[in-house]
Amino acid sequence: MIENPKDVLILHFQETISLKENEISLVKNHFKIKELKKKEILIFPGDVSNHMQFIYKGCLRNYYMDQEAKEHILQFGIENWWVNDLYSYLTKTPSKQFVQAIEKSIILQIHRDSLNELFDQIPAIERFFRLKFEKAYVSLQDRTINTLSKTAEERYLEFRSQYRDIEQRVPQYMIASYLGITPEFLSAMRKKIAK
Amino acid sequence: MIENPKDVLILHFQETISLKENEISLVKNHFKIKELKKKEILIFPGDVSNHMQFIYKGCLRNYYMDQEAKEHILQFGIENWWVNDLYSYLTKTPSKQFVQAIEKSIILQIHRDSLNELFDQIPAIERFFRLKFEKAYVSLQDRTINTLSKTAEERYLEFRSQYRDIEQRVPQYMIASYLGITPEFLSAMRKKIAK
DNA sequence: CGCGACGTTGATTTGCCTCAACGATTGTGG
DNA sequence: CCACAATCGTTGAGGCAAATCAACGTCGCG
Repeated sequence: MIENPKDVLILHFQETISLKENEISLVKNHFKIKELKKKEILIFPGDVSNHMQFIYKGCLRNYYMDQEAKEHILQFGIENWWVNDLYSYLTKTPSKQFVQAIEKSIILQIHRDSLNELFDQIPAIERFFRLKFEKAYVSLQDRTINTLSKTAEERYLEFRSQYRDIEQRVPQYMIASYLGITPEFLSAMRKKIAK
Repeated sequence: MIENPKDVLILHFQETISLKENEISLVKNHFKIKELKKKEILIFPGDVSNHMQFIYKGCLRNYYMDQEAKEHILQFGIENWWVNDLYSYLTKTPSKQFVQAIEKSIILQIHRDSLNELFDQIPAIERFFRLKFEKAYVSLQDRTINTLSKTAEERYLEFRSQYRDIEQRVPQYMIASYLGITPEFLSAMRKKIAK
């Protein structure tokens, strides 16, 4: 039996909430499949994010470019994660960030209007997304605390133990960017850690 | 005419939403006034935050204490701000933070259950808090980006221009804590900036 | 008055950056 | 299928930003 993106999505929902048969087909009908080439950009600064997106296959990143044109990665996403500029999506204001595919990827998208319809029809879906939002908030808060109170080495070791799967598939300089350090320094750190 | 805390709260709501007469008295009835002594702690780590709180008078801080017992201030709050550990409040899980009065303060509190009742009765109130949550999210995101991409001096100057009122009433070492630097370094920076 | 809380100063150390150069892969067009 | 260009990681020298530590001055307050 061939694995279907929308079935994976349903399984993902069902890890948190339960859905009846008719609700499952309702959900499936609201999502559209979209393919992204490697390096393809899904959201540009200035765009308003109007979709929530679930990663079926691939790897994406959300990053911000500062005045000196330096990139700062805010989040990675891989299979079964949601990626977005949540702030732009929630407030319908132009994003200041990029969302880009690091690898060839397949995502499932749902438009805001369509999602709001789903919320009316299936309260559990609303609950699911409320929980996602809360999780996004706390992980952002954890990052802020970590960045303020820990050394780069501590942050790296933590990242590594928490996201080994991500570490293994994205270039090292992107991990450096996520940690807020230079690739050179990350390289030196790794050498030291390896003893 | 003497200024009444609850009238101030109503005016605060009405900067964003509009309320009818009967709604105003409904809102007023749901909030309780609470006084805090200087240095009094409102939320301890381990507590679940069950109230939203509006600052009528005074100044509070929300901080986190790391393994080395160093404090890291996440947010300040003064008149007309809301303070909380939002994550604990939203998820009903134990907080990892402190919320403490820096000065003698007067706050208006509403319990989660009471607020949910209000949401049912007055949709505009729900909208008001949704906007607050979004703003909390984006300001957290801005902080993360700033901490990763700017020097301490840039962050200090930004803080100063954005929150001059706060800078003037909290001890300098707390501003250093907020910025993620030592009091000594902040002192040296200030000397340099003053030329 | 005396003490604790706060800010300042200077010397020293450390964490991390910048820049420049150089392999090692990977990808791509001819 | 090769040749060449990108892309990526590493190394090392030198420099700056910020921490640490210790000492001291000042002020408000019980």
